Amino acid sequence: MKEDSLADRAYNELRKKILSNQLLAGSRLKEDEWSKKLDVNRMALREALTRLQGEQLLTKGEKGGFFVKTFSGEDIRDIRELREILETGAIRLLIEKITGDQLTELERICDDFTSMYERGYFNGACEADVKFHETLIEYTGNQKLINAYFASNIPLFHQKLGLTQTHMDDYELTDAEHREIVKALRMKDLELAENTLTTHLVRGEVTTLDLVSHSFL
Amino acid sequence: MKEDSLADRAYNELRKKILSNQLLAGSRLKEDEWSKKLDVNRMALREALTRLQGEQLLTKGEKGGFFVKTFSGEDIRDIRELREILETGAIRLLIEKITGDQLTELERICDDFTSMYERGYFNGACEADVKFHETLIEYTGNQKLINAYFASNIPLFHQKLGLTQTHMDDYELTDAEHREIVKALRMKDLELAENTLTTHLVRGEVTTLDLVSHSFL
DNA sequence: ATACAGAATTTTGTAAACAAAAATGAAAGA
DNA sequence: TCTTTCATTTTTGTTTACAAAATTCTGTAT
Repeated sequence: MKEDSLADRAYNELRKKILSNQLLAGSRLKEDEWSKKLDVNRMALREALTRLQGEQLLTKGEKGGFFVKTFSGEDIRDIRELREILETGAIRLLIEKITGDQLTELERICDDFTSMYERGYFNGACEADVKFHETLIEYTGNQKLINAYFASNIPLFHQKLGLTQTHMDDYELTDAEHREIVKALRMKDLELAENTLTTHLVRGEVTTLDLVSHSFL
Repeated sequence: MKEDSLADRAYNELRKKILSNQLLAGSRLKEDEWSKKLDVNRMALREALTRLQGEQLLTKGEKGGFFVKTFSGEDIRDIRELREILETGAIRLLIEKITGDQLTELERICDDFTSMYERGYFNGACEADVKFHETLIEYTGNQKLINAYFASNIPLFHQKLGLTQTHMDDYELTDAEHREIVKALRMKDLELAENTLTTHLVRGEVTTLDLVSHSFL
């Protein structure tokens, strides 16, 4: 493992905390307080905060200071729309150039998903779900697209919310849809692949919004 | 005008320099040197560099230090693909919900483009070109999409290269295609709008790659 | 002339200190 | 009791200083 600078350490730890919802949305991150908590000097923390601001995870108050961004229902809709745009875009790129090996690998991820949710490892299944979508993006080989996808925090947002999903039928539908997408890619059926992905994501948004409206608002 | 912090000033100035190609790609940005050039202290500059690294405009060397990222031919192709994905995605969102006022505004931008290139204001026309595409994205109202578009540096990259385009027929084609897209949106003809945009962007990439292969490689 | 060792310099990473702005709270007056 | 004002404390923005790492330079031996 390569050793990071203090600023990198602070960045990674804070990022993890934000995305796993351990920090109250809207709360202020005081430099002195957090530099002590994370055991780095204030300048290193400042660099970390600046980076996180660039990634839209923090905002700067009018009169200075860094604040944790809040996620609204509108954000969830926006993220779903962006996901749909980026992932269907990925599918259009992939439909011609995806290789047999890559299709096999996607199927392997589907199998992982199946076996984990069957054995009750729901967090693991959720990870496999995230991985499926990330892998689609990565197989395009388009680094700018990959950046855009990860910079939008789609994967981690997905994961964060996934932890609260408990319905079995949801998992089974997810599984079936993933496999349908792979099958469509294998048959080079663009329309089927796009449509399946779209309904897959829309369904995800509905259950997510449902959860949000019950727990947060 | 609101006053920025020193770090913000340094960030904006450096960003502008990078995107207008005033900095040699691959060159190292020494903290002391640039803090003096931009007349800010080294810590403020450091924050600026960190932010630019987050935006993928700079990279960190193995043994420390910040370097200007290089743009390869592959990057240009990747950016064009991402543009196509984001902008056709925007059109799919817009086709239903775009308002009459917004369509009129898009036509006004087309008119600006026409009148400027007819009078020989090519930089102005180029700005109008950028604005047309940015406006399409903004009218979706999807803040995440807008972020992704601007974070990918598509607009400025476009502008940077646009300055070298001099062919009259290119401008006329661009103009015609912009107007065709607006017309298709007005008629809610999704397929026509998407296809026109796609050919529009592909044509742009061809001339860009042509320019790059002649001047940079 | 070239390659190498080690010194000298530069450059970055980290820490501490200072100043200015903002938030807090307490005392005085209505 | 409530409000206003002013002093105190906190917090951030900026500057400086120092130490560690990397780079460059130089002199020497082959």
